[in-house]
Formats: sequence, structure tokens, C-alpha cells
Amino acid sequence: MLSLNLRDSRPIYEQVRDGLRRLIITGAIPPGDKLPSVRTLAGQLAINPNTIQRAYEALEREGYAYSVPGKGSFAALPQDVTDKRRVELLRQLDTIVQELLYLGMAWEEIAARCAAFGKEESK
Amino acid sequence: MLSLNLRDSRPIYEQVRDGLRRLIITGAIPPGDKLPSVRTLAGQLAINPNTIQRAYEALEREGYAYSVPGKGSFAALPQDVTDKRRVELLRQLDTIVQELLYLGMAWEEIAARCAAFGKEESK
DNA sequence: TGACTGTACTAAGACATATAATACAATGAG
DNA sequence: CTCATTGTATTATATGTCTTAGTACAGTCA
Repeated sequence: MLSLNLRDSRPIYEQVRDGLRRLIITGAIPPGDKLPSVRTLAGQLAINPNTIQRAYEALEREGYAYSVPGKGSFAALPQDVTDKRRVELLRQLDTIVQELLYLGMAWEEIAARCAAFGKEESK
Repeated sequence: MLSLNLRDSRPIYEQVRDGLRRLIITGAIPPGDKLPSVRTLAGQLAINPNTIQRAYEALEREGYAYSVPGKGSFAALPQDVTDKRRVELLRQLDTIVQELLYLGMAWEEIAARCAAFGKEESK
């Protein structure tokens, strides 16, 4: 389900956060479905529950999940994702596109890559 | 020339690296031109020379700069930028586009944003 | 020669990360 | 109600990274 690279320089809680976000985005965890409990996921990944909690807090700040004490944590609806996340993604997109252009890649080629994802989505 | 946010969680050497990379990409520092010396830039930014050196090492690994002992550090030519950087950027691009699509943004809109940069470039 | 350059190394402190060990309130099945 | 599970909070500790400080050495060039 999730994989970790303990050698990676990135903090574990970021890897968990990005991994879960990806599972939600790809639909592997449908909106409204329950995420693994803090203790369960910590056991599966063989890490501390506090680290999982930190990843869940981050996902909740972004709007990708919400937690209910006594019940569990759940995947949120796309509509509930905060606008700050959208703005941040666009900012990152601009930076990457600008550097790719500097490296000699044509903007048509970059746009085509985005289009390919769009058509993939509608299958 | 460069600005730092000491409150930011990001390490200073990463801010310096990204800032210089941006100056090179945008053409503010043309290929072949000399970058500020380790000690000079450290003095201007009021930080330690070791921190600047670390940023320069990173830029050299990416291919955006090269250093010559006794002479200085210089902006590299785009041709010398490693292919690994290109692949890494495309990987990041895919991840961001996929998340933007999940958030409901149309791929035409994303492609148009890339096109806007492309036309900006040709002015 | 002397002033500059990049580079290397050690030591110390500040800070983030991760673990460990508890504790508490809310939930829901029995 | 009882009890296991849930999220959440707290404190303490160990480790690694980041940054500064200080020093040193070799190459470049006026």
C-alpha cells in the first residue's frame, strides 16, 4: 500500500503524507473512505504513531482528509481541498515550466504532456 | 540581487541555490558570467561563507555552474545541464498536473498556462 | 609578493526529526 | 455499562541536519 525510503533525505512524515495524498488523488482511496488508523499504519510501516499523526495533521491542513476523534480519519472530497493548495501547485508548475523552457524544451511539447494526462483521465 | 527569508523553514543554502538558479534561468546571469565569490556573497547576505559554498556545490552537481579554484564560479551553458535534471523536472511536472486535474482544473487551462510562458519567452 | 579565489576540515550550538511512554476523551460493538 | 479502538496531547530523549565560527591550504593574477 505505502512504501518508505528510510535512507531518503525527506522526512518520514512527508513521505507518508505524499503517499496518502497520492492514493486519494488516484482514487485508490475514494472520498469518504476511512484511512488506516494511526496505530495500525504505524504498525504496518514499523514507525512511531506520532509520525503518522503528523502526516494526518498535514493532510487535514491541506483539506485532503478530516479526522473524527473516536471514529477515525477519512479521505475528504476534492471540493474541500483548500485554495492555498491550488495556488501552491500553480506556483510550482510555473517554476518547473520556466526551467524546462530554459533547458530547451518547446512549450508545445510541455502542453502536449498535460494534454496526454487530460485524455488519460477521460478514459 | 538575492533575498533571504530567515524565518522560512527551508535551509538557507537551498534558498541561495534556488535563487541563483533562477537568476541563471531568467538570463539575469548570462552563461559564462562570473558568480559572486563565496566570501563576497556571504558578506552581502550576512551569512557564513560555508553556507554559500554548499549552495555552489549543489549548483555544480546540477550542472548550472562550475567552479575554478583561484578564479571563481561561473554560470554554465544550458547544454551542460545534466539530463537527470530534465527527467526529474518532468517527473515533478507529471505529479503536479495530475493533482491539478484531480482538483477539477481542465487540462486545456493547464496547457494554456504553459503556452503563456512559451510566448513570453519569444518576446 | 600580496590579495584574491575555491576548497577542506573541525568544533560548537540551534533546530527538526523521530522514537518512546503515557494519558485522556469520544466512539461503537458486545 | 464494559471494553477495545479511535484521535489527540504531552513530556522526554536520541539523532541528524543546518549554520556559524575559525582555521588552513593551494591556485590565480596584478
